[in-house]
Amino acid sequence: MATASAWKDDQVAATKATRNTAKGVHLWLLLWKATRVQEAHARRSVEAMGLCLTDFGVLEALLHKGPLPVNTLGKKILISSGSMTAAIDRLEGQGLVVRKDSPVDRRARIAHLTTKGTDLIQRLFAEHTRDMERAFSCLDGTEKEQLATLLRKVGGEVDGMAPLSDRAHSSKKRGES
Amino acid sequence: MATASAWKDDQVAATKATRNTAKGVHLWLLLWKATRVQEAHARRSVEAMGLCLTDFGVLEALLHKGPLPVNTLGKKILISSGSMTAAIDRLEGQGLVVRKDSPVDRRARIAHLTTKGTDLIQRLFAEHTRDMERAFSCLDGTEKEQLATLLRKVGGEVDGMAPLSDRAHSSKKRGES
DNA sequence: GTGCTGTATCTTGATGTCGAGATAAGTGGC
DNA sequence: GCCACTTATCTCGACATCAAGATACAGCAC
Repeated sequence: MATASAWKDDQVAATKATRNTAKGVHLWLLLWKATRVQEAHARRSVEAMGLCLTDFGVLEALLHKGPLPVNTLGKKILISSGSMTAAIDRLEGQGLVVRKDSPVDRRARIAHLTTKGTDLIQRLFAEHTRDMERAFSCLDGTEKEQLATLLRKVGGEVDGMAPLSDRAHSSKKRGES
Repeated sequence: MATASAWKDDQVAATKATRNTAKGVHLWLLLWKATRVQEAHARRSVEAMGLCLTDFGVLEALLHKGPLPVNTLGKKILISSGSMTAAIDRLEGQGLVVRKDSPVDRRARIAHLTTKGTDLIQRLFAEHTRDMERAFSCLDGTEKEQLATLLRKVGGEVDGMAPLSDRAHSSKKRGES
């Protein structure tokens, strides 16, 4: 069956009672599993080049947005500052990025793609694009559109979101919830 | 501005050209970020009880499906056998589950919830249900339905899927119970 | 029974991430 | 200039995951 079996019983129960109590968790489960499945895919192609998924995310962000401070990068791909340092260390060690001092903020280090890094991520990204195209080929155009819209809602204001940690003093100021 | 900014340029380009080349990667990014956001939520409530997300998954599966062999459990929640051993070790150490020998297969160890474990997961699950309900409250009933359907497609035959590793010799042969 | 192949679990080593704390530098008030 | 507060990055310890190999048992053929 196509259903996530862990929930079969609940699903049946929910259907019968037309309750939506279990809907949220159910969606979460589906979201998680779908991601795991695709993640395994993505990881395979990326690890063959000696990168992890995070590294790929970093390179990709640099490719499409240009040089960025380490911290900004971390917020984009939703990982903590500690992990960012490690990630940039890895990439710098492989000669794919370099850290340069910011001209306007002496605390900040700006990550730049090297030529080698640009080459790699461009190839990898093209390949990844094809892979993902295949991965989502089970959906037609309309469905993809729908899914994108729904995920955007669920993901919330992703772009402005703080990473997993370092959110103790998120600039929420005061007016919230 | 709700868009995942890393892709803004591609998105614009894709819209203009009505190409679907970038659609797949875009969806993958959205999927990943939405999951990360929700995962951070889920993790918080679970870690407060001294569990990680995997442990929660194990307990939940046991709660809703009854005692299961370690291996079966691993396939349900999509983690490797090595991680499963570690997970069960953790849970057993906390007195939440116990391993018992299988009456039909002397290789297998069956994980059972203890009373303490049952109590904990029931409370935790109820709480988690509420959290997830809130997390997905931005969607109405129809949208949830749509999302569930789409995710099921993307996740593929999740239920029958092998975990990330240990997939080298998946016995696809023929006789699948 | 013997041998062969596949399965279930555990062991070990490498790696990536988080979280908290440390250091350095920007910001604004006095 | 001096002060407190915030921000950017890094350091370090704890921990979860994976991958590959080891061990024990199952199931079948001969």
